[in-house]
Amino acid sequence: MSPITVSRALRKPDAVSPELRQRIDAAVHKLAYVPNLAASRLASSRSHAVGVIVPTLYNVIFAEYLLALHEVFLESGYQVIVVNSHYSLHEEEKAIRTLLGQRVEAIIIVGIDHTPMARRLLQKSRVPVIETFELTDDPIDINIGLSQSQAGYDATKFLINLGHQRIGFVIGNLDVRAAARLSGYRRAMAEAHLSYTNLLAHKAERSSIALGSAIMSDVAENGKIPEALFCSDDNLALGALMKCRQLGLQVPDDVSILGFHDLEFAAYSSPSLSSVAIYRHKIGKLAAETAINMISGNVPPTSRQIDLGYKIIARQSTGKSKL
Amino acid sequence: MSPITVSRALRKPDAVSPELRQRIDAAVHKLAYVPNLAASRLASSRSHAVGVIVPTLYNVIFAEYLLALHEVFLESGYQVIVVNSHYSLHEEEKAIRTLLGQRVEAIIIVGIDHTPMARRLLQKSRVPVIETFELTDDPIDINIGLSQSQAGYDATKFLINLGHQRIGFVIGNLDVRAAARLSGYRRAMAEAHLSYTNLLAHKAERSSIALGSAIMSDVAENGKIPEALFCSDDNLALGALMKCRQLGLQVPDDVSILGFHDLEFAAYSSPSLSSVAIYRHKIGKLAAETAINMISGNVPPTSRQIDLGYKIIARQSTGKSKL
DNA sequence: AACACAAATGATAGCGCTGTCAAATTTATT
DNA sequence: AATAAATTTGACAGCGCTATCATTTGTGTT
Repeated sequence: MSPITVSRALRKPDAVSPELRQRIDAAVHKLAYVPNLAASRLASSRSHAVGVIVPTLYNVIFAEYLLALHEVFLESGYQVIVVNSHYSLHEEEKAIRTLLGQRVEAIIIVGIDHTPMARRLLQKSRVPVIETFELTDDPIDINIGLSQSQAGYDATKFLINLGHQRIGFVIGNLDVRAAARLSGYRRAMAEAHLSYTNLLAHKAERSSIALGSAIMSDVAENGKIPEALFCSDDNLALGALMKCRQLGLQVPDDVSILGFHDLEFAAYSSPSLSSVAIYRHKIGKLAAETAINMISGNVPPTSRQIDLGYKIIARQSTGKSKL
Repeated sequence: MSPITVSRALRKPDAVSPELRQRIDAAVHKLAYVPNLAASRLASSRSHAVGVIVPTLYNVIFAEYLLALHEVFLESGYQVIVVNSHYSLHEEEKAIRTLLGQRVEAIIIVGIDHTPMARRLLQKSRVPVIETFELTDDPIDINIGLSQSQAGYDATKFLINLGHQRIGFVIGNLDVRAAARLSGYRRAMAEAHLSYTNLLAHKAERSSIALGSAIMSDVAENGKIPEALFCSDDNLALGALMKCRQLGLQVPDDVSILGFHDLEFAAYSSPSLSSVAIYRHKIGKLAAETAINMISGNVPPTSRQIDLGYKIIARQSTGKSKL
């Protein structure tokens, strides 16, 4: 039989007679033959692949986001190529080149900040681009996320409304989204005429439970403990929580602790951790669905910006001010 | 100028005169040109890519392992394609097909269990295969890891040597490596003539801090609390630890808790968590280096099996039996 | 000035598939 | 049985690069 028939049998088995298909399957199995995807992609000018850029694989929120993306894309027959930018715009640009080089059919990217060249590459490439986890008024194509700054603002207001005045902010390495939450915190504090000088606890390392614990140590050493701590994510919050116990500080009586992201363990920690839930699974799902729609040439969503919001979840680690 | 000169300028800039190179760079920049990798791979029959298969992206140990792999491979100019098998041998086989289809130049895979077809595909493909995180006497090519069963055995002996007799084992979903640790636990208990019936606390869900907490709840409800708990990983251990506090149980006085993997937070939890360290970064680094060596056609390592061992780290969460 | 030699550039063919359309075969219709 | 229609198979060209080898240009030597 001819090579083209084999090609057909492998791609659309229905178009080939059962007898031939069987013989081909047997041969493929016997030879452990695996088609060369590069040739297929070149000939068909379809990669059946999409690219996803995340800043890190350490953070569970991106693991859950990736899971949602995988679910939708694999279902529709796309391969998902994940590239890690290590929170660096320069690496992100490299990742974009790699993905475009593979002629991915869509790019899903965390964040809205890119190098000017990265933006140009994406725009010139004509592949659908979905920017996620933040909001921007000037998306490349489509933007699905939430206002990190507004979330930071509302979370801080939540603590202020509990009667707290000395509210600290705990933050690890320079993540733009955490920085946006910090700016929301500053805005809320300023509006309430509360000072936040000397209330920023910062250590430029990758955020983790261990780092939260270490930062809490510093906070305790450096004098008066704030009444409340807004941690830029749940790992820091849990670390701080555990260090508090170790230091003999009661949560929330001595200090209220608020996290961010509402990771799975927040509800199960002791005391349970108040946090801000974001809809990372929904972001991933919607991003993938939107991308597939755009690849298929359907009209893009009516709005180029989709705000999925967030929700403050009050649990045991935050309480009314005792002052 | 001719296309071939452009191709050369992009691949080996030194072989082209500075003047031409500059003109080419300018044009590439202006057009936002990105070479088609599929064509390049097809023509050169080199993919400059390696494939990595991990069972999950949720677990930090694989994040750290991936980091090590990336460090070495990117340094040497390889693209790393990561595929997630979701702890399923069937998905692993699919992942192998995908990677071989891309003509990756090496495959690094977590685990030693594969479907018969997966094994055949790997063997027939002639690409170097590194199986990691476990030990086997019959590797496909090279095997770099540790004996999970022996680690489980030694960890259990460690608890026995502290004087404990009722030692429970906490385990989440069916991960073959956790199961191997369980078998080591069983062997150690049997050897010490200790019964372990009703001492297995199991819940078939993805291991997490939340799950550890939930399992500890069950343990507490179901009657007598064991003197010691060997948790099949640190997330379960931390969850159990937090639940103990919530239940008013003192660690380690009322119950000793031992984790596995020595995640970053183990040293910082309160009380700090005893655990078994494994050298995941080293495994990744060595796997990548070995793969690069084999791609280059150098002789493979003298031994096909490399045992990197493990180390029991005693911290505050385990103590001598009070009985 | 003639030559050898090195460095820079170009022409050609082909990597392994698939899109397109044509040919052969089977099935249905009169 | 003859024709039309549907189904199945095949021939051909080309996707966008690069390996190989040939050619041109530049440099140094006698």
